Amino acid sequence: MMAEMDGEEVGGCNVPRAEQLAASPRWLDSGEREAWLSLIRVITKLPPVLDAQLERSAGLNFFEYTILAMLSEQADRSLRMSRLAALTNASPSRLSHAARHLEGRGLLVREGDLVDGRCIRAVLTDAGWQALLAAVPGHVDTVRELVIDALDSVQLAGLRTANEQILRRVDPDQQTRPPWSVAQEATR
Amino acid sequence: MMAEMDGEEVGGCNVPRAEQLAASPRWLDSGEREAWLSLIRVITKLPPVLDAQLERSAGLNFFEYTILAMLSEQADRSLRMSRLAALTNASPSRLSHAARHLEGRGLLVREGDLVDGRCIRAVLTDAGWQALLAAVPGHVDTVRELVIDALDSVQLAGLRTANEQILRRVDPDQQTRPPWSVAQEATR
DNA sequence: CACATTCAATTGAAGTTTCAACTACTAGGG
DNA sequence: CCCTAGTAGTTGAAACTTCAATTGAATGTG
Repeated sequence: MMAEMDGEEVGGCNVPRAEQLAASPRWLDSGEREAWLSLIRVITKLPPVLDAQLERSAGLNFFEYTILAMLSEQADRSLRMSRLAALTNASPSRLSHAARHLEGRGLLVREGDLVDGRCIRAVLTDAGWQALLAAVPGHVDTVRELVIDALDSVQLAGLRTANEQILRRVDPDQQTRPPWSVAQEATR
Repeated sequence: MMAEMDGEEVGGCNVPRAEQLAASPRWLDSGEREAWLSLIRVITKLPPVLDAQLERSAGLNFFEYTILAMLSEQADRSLRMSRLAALTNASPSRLSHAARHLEGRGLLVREGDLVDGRCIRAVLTDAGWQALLAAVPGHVDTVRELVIDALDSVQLAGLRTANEQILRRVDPDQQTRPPWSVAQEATR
């Protein structure tokens, strides 16, 4: 982007502080630009496809699916809302709205936590379990087809490494990723 | 768009057929899962950070910024709406709403195309140019800091390769790239 | 030339996400 | 105890995106 824009114009127009003049006007070279654009394109194009497949086949969007999947991995099929929000990369508010919706459909219930009165536990219902089971195969197929099987093992490892490096900058706090939450899949 | 759901209906999940049982229940091994989760995490966490930086420093979200940036790259600072939608990875509807908003702020204008009466050209105004110039340095800094500088050249190349492979599956049609897909459209 | 078809773009409504304000509970002193 | 600060979660409104329907123009066919 903005290939023909040169430093003087850019710096002069806004707030030409010394440090900016030194560092900011660096745009991206063509390789960097292609890498950046490919990332942006994946970010904008992949989620709608995942959503569409899940919506068609199971009446869930990707976020709702993820909520059910995270709950299903727990031994007691339940999680505190705040923990569930972290696991699904969602804001408390976003999760709260989605949980209300899912509860209305009978796929989960929310109940007070006995240990800490501030907390609320989301619990997967049998209907929620069944809905998830129905959704998993098609979703997994889609993920494999669009991502996993599109890459050889070296490329896949490279993707993971790069994304983890990016996340270290984007989301420095949540480096403490719940290792125990990455439990095995309980789909049967 | 993609070839999931091999059988007739998606209800195939509820009514497991032999072929599905053979292929679908394959979940992801731990390496695949980590790669997949890292991608999901980048997809959900990076855009809000880009939006927040642009919003704070320039009153634009990333999509609006991209619209202005794409227009700025054209010699006449203008593009047809449909082409602009393709370049920004947006639906016609989404672009139309955003363009109305940007036009209201005086950052672009829309005018009828003389060649094809169905088309409308979005044209960057001087104010839009200035707004973009003001936004670029901070945005570039952010992109570098979060992505480009987080990776060495090998990792960056790996990210690009992997994302391009994924896009080949997610978005098989739009293999054509911005500057040259004009020909594809014109020949129709 | 009329006709159906396709294409470009917009619109309003419905659905989703974000934002800021708010309730309820816990914990840590004094 | 009470007071303060901090945490968990919800809520309604605003902002944004999607969806389906619509308009108007170009194209192709008989």
